[in-house]
Amino acid sequence: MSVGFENHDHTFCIQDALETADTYCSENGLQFTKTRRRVLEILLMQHKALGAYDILAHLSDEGLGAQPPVVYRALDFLVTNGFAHKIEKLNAYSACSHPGISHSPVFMICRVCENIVETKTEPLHSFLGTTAEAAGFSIEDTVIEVEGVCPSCQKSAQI
Amino acid sequence: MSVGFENHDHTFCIQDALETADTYCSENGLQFTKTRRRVLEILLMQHKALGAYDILAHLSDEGLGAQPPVVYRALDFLVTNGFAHKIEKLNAYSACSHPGISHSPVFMICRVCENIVETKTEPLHSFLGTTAEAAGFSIEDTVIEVEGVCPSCQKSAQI
DNA sequence: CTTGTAGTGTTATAATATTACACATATAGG
DNA sequence: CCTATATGTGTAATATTATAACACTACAAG
Ligand SMILES: [Zn+2]
Ligand SMILES: [Zn+2]
Ligand SMILES: [Zn+2]
Ligand SMILES: [Zn+2]
Repeated sequence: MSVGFENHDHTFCIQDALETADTYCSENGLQFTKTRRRVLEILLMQHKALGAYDILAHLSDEGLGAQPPVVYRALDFLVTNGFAHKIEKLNAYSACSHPGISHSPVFMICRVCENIVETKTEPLHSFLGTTAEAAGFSIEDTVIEVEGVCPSCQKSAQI
Repeated sequence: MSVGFENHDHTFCIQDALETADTYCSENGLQFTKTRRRVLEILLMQHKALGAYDILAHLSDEGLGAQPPVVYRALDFLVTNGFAHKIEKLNAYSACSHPGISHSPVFMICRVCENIVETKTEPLHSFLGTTAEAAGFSIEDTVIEVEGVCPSCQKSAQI
């Protein structure tokens, strides 16, 4: 499980995520169709966010559909079932790094290399929970995204 | 200073924000032009977020311009100078509740009445700071938005 | 088989945002 | 005051992101 920007064997990320999705779908009677799986694979290729139309370009190259609804439907499935997230700040989509675990994601987005690290929080147990409780507000969904510069890019900049 | 969804004399919010903007602009050699001021006034009318094209409709009615760049330029000015924020989750814009104070906003968005409460945090002193420090990530900008149901709408739902 | 549910293909369109360029206005220095 | 420069405006065109609508297909339950 990745907790930061350090290097890692990314093939594990991909394998884990696909297996988790396979298992989850078969256990819950969900159809993990060709297009849905392929979109997840495309997102899993790197820890970056991809725009819907970038993904669509891949699909189109592969003969899996060329119209926006194709990709938006697949993304909707993946996001709804927790296999991917929308990065609101970028209007882009990223594979989930903790699939199968109910969580509120926190994203650190490097504006230089565009890599994204997803960590997680329990909003109710953080300052958000305290603030919301004080205001009598019931939390249903959270968007927590931090933009900045990752360690590697900070080092590169010092040269 | 509003800290929650309770009722308040909203004319103070408007007056304060406009005065703060006036002062800040004259002190910093910024031109608080007619359109910029009017866009801020429109945003200040309620504690909700407005889409750029909703604002543009107001401006257009008032003869202040009918093309998208008119409103996007004004919004860019207001956001850059801290008088308004973009709500990423909604692709919409909201007047700042703490103008003149450097801060990282936290938004609570009621999905029923669409009211928004802006509170603030010091990201470096919260769990975000801890997480980022652990990852060696330097924070430049934060997006923290919480969607849910505000106290009034929770009460209404119980009837 | 029939019927309902979920998924797909396709066209069109909506909603959000930016580029580019000509023109106008403000401000600062001489 | 006059001019140079920076800043702001008007407008047309276009880019980017996302959804609506509807006909069709696949599949499973009864
Ligand atoms: Zn990885
Ligand atoms: Zn996740
Ligand atoms: Zn108010
Ligand atoms: Zn603010």
